Amino acid sequence: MPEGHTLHRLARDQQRRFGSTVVHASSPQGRFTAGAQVLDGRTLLRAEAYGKHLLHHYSLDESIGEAPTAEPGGPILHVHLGLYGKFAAGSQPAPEPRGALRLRLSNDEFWTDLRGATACEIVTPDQVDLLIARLGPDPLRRSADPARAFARISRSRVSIAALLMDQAVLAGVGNVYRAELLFRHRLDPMCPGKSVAEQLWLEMWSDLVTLMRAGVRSGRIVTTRPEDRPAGRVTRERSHYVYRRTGQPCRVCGTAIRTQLLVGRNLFWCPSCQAPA
DNA sequence: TCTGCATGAAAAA
DNA sequence: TTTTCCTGCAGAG
Repeated sequence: MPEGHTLHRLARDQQRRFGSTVVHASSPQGRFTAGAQVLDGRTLLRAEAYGKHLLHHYSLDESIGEAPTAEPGGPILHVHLGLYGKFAAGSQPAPEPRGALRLRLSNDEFWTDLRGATACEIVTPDQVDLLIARLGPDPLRRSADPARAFARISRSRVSIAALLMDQAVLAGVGNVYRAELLFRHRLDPMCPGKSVAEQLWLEMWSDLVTLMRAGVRSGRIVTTRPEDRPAGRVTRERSHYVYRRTGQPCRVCGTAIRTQLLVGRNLFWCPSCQAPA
């Protein structure tokens, strides 16, 4: 599920497998041929994630006359998975390319395939700056400032449920973390941002940092506390309080979980635990 | 095996 | 507001 934790996990894995190595790039599908040609033969200097965006910083290629500058100004690959995008990965030898394979990256040891992404493009450092400037703080980045998000939230009449999904307010949170975070703090999804107290917001942020870091480690979103879920294996269903549990009893109070379309996305909540103030 | 739904965001209309 | 990207999963049968 590509919420922020997925992208940070991918960045970490790709850094491990391809960082500081010369990378071969191709676009068997043909939709990214020109971009792949730009990257082919360069060294991956750094892979990082910002919210749901993945960035690869590549080396300058002096063999074609690119001169080192004060800035580390090699080409940058920008990927946004969107709803369907997916990376597959493995050790060499790589499988025969099949289907709509937008981008394949490989080195002597590993390969990784990108399909279905919303964005897969070469960008400049200036474009990266613009991208980051339009994103709110990302709980998975150390330098992130929760006050920057609160400045937006505390001024807004928009519902907290909508604000949490707005990448300009907060980067990396998607529909699952949104629903689960609201439940964990017993917050009415429809309450306006300006009614959220600063102390509560800071607690929510801190919780998000913990939950999302665990998500990076495990590769999945688990928000239920052990005491609130049935014993045994933590299946996907058991890992959430409200997400995709419409009509089922709340794990805390037993009330039927409700769902409603909000800004084009399904919102899940417990009308009792998260009753309006 | 088939069908519907799903994590997101940008472009098109 | 609708369409696009076009994958993978779960549940039904």
